[in-house]
Parts: sequence; structure tokens; C-alpha cells
Amino acid sequence: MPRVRFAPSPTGYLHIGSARTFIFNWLYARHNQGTVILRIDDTDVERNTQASLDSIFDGLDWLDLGPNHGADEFYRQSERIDLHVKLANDIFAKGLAYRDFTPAEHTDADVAPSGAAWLFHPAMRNMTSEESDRRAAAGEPFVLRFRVPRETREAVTFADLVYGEQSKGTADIEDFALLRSNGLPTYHMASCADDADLRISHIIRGQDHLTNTFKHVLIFEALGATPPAFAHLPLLIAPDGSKLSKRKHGPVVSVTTYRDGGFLPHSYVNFLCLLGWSPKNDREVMSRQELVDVFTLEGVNRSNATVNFTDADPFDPKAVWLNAENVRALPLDELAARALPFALAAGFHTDEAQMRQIAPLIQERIRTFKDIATVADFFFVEELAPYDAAELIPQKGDAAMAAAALEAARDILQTAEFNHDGLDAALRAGALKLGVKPGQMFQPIRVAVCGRKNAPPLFETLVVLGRETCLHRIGRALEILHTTTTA
RNA sequence: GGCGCUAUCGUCUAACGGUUAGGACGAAGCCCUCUCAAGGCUUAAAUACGGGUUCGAUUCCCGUUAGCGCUACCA
Repeated sequence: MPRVRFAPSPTGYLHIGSARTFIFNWLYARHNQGTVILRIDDTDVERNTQASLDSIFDGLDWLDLGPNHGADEFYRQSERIDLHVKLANDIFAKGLAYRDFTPAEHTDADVAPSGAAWLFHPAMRNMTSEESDRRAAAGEPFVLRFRVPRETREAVTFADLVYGEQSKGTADIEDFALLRSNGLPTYHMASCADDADLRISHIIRGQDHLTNTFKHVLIFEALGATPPAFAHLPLLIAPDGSKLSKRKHGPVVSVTTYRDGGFLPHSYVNFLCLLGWSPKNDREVMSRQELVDVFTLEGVNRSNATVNFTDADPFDPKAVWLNAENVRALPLDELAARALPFALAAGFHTDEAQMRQIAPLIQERIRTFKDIATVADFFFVEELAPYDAAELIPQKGDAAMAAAALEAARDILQTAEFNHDGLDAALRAGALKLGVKPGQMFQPIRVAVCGRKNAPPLFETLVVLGRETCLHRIGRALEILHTTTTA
């Protein structure tokens, strides 16, 4: 039974790439009846914040992958530091690590010969244990470095489940730090210690960790543990090819942007799955269960995937399309319930009952719930926003025709049976009587009641609006027409 | 700079040596139609470049180019 983990560090909101990594871990575990472990990698006390942790939980919860943020077990690295330090010291005790007393300021490129990578400080790596112990006992600060076995071993290898056989020469791996001079573990140490201790079987993470994995394999081996299986995921990048970053790309990299933009959680999950993974059968719109059933690591590909967005539109068109597909499939009650908060947030007065009436009229017309504000606004307002009188004039018609149509409509709506069929019959008959095409009759009415030419089907709209509102708005339209033509 | 990874329509992707290089989004056109939307049909659009291997390369190998990642006492 596989055990996978998602290990975010709480230094910002939940990033779209992190969300995808979590989803892939989750799918892999659910597909294989495994366990999802959520581990907060919060060893960097300087940058961690509670607000960030909360927003990561919010993001995971919105994804709607189950209780407890979709995870089965929960850990916090900061509570396990004693373990990390103990295991680091075990490695030191085995002679597989050494103390490096070089002051922090001197660790960088000035020691590295130009052209080659920095590997280690010879004086530190080769120091006698007597001197090392003496300086440590004297209280001199040091970082504990892994002693990469360049003499006894040519390369470190592992088989990545996505990228295949990986190998890197030990001569190209530097003596990386295990413990910092403040005594706290580094990311590499803490991560591997926890992965080993929690018996993680599969590490599924971003490809940015691919080269770190050679170090991790070394740590697992030094710990006497069998390294877990690794599967690296291609990265999500911006349209310009650069990696997604908050500073450069703004809120598009946060999952909350999609949440607030009126996406269904599942649409977003579905969309993210399609980035860097394919079921290979041309299926795109899939339910959560279908995704679980069909997800495999073999379906993950190796090249980075671009998230398509622009300054004008932060949402990838495919995500929007997927959401529209899911919206159309929603039961009307659920559609109404989910759309309501967005109508309210847009400043409209409405309630669930009214939303339920409107639901069938907007279902095929909104792509995200945020569209409710531009698609259904006229249902909510008392007085329509001003519109151009010219809008009232039908195709191949004139102001006189518009006026005649509206006057006829006013009479008809006063007496007609106020339901779809009744209005349909009465208004068509009205058009016939006026000698105009149905469309020429309907358009002025539509503009009069909706305030624009493009709107849901007329009869249903009239019914939802109610006789009184319709008559009032038609009256207003006649006034507008009159004042414009006489002015 | 060193090391690693990647390269199919604008974008997401399919094609485990042999296809007219397929699908989807987006775009364009047509149909349907009371407008819009939805739906149906159609069109444009790709194997980065150069060498090999092979009867045959999108596919395998090498090189070039480009992009990304790692190269911290950050994760």
C-alpha cells in the first residue's frame, strides 16, 4: 500500500503548481488504495506564517478532495526537529558527515574556482576528528556537511517513475549541508528524515527537485533506509516560458483566484490534471472518480506545461471551458445554490428562490459563476441601467416599428396568460397582426426588459420577471424612444 | 560557468519504427434559431535544426539551438 506525502512550506498562499502536485499525489494514493500524508514543511522559521498556513488549508479545502484537507495523516515538521537532528548526528557518527567551521559569509563563490562547481572546503572535509571535536567543544559554530563519497563511488543513480533512469557523478555533487550553524536541520535533512521515518513509499513532487534527488538518495542510504520510489512532475510555466511567480505573474498563480473567479472546484482539479498528464484516450471531461480510476504515473509526461493566461484574462480558456461543461451538467438546485453567493457578492439583492427560477435561463450562458453579474443582472435590479434607444430598433425596422411593437406588447402582456406558451402564442399573434416578423417584434421587447440585445430566451425571461416589471420596463422603453425621436 | 532535464498545431495533448501525424481548447465559416448561448457540420493550424541507424523515422543515437531546473547554513 503506497504512502505518499504532500509537503508544502507555509511561506505564501497555495500555488497552482503545488495544488497540482497535491492532486497527483492524492490521485495516485486513491487509485492504489494508499495513504495521503500532509506534512507541513515549516522548518524555515524566518519565513513561515500562520496566515500562509491558513491560506494553504483554505486552498486544499476548496479543492474538495475529502475531510482533513483531503489527507489521511497530518504532521508538522517543526514538531519533529529532534528526530531530524538525531538522524543527522547518526550520519555524523557513522563518519558520513563532517563539521564545517567556515563562517557563513565565506561559503559562496569566492571559494569556487571559476568554471567549476563548488564542492567542499578541503581544510574542513579533511580536518582530524580531534581538531573538529576540540573546536566544537570550544563552542565554535559549524554546519554539518554530508561527506559525498567521491573516492569510493562514481555516481548516484535512481529510477524516476516519470523521467526514467537518472544518474549523476559524485564529482558533480557538492558536500551539502545537513545541519545549519544554528543547529537546525536543512530542508534536505528534514525532508529525508521524515520521509524515511514516515515510511513514505513514493515521493511525487515537482521536477525542480529532480537534481536534489541525488542528494536525497545519499541521505536515505546513510540513514540505512531504502530510498522511496521517485516520480517527478513537469513544471507549470507562464506563457512567456518563465516559471510562475507571485512577483511576476500576480494572483494567477494562486488557487484562490480561481475560487473567487467562480470556478467549480472539480473543474479546476480536472483542468490541473490535464496539465502534464493524459489518460491517453482523448478523454478530457472526467469526474473525480473517473480520474481516480484512470490515473497512473505512466500517463505523466516530461515537458513543462504552459498555463495560458493574459493580463486581460487570468484564466486559461480550457479551464473556463471545462467549468462551463460542468456548470451545464449541474442540477438546477445546486446551480442556484452555488451561484447565489456570487450574485450577492456582485451587490445584487436576491435569494435562493429567485436564483432557482433564473437557473435554467443562465445555465448555458455562464462559464463561471462570476458571469452571473453580467448575464443575469437585469433580473435583480429595480431600474435598468440606461441603454441606447437605438438598441430598441429591430432589424430592418425603424423607431416607428419599435414603438408599435412595444405598444402592442404592452397591450398583450396586460391580458395574456403569463406563461411560456401563452406569451409565445400571444406575441406571435401580435407580430402577425402588426405585419412584422416575430424577431422584429421580440427584439424591442427583449431590449426593453433586459436592457440589451443579447439575453436569455424571451418568454421564459418575461415569466421570471413577472407581468408588472415587464409592463413597467416596456413603458420606460416607450418613453426613451419618444424622448429620443422627438429630441 | 558546471551539472541535469525537456523539445508534435497559438495552448493542452495522442501516435510504445510503417497513420492522409489524431483529439481538445481557442480562432474562422456554415447550419439550427426570437437575440445570446448551447448543439451540429466544416476549415486553417505542428513533428525546432543538422547529421546518423534503418527498407522506413514524430518515435532510436549523436550534435546544434532554445527553454527550464539545480548549483544556499531557502524550501
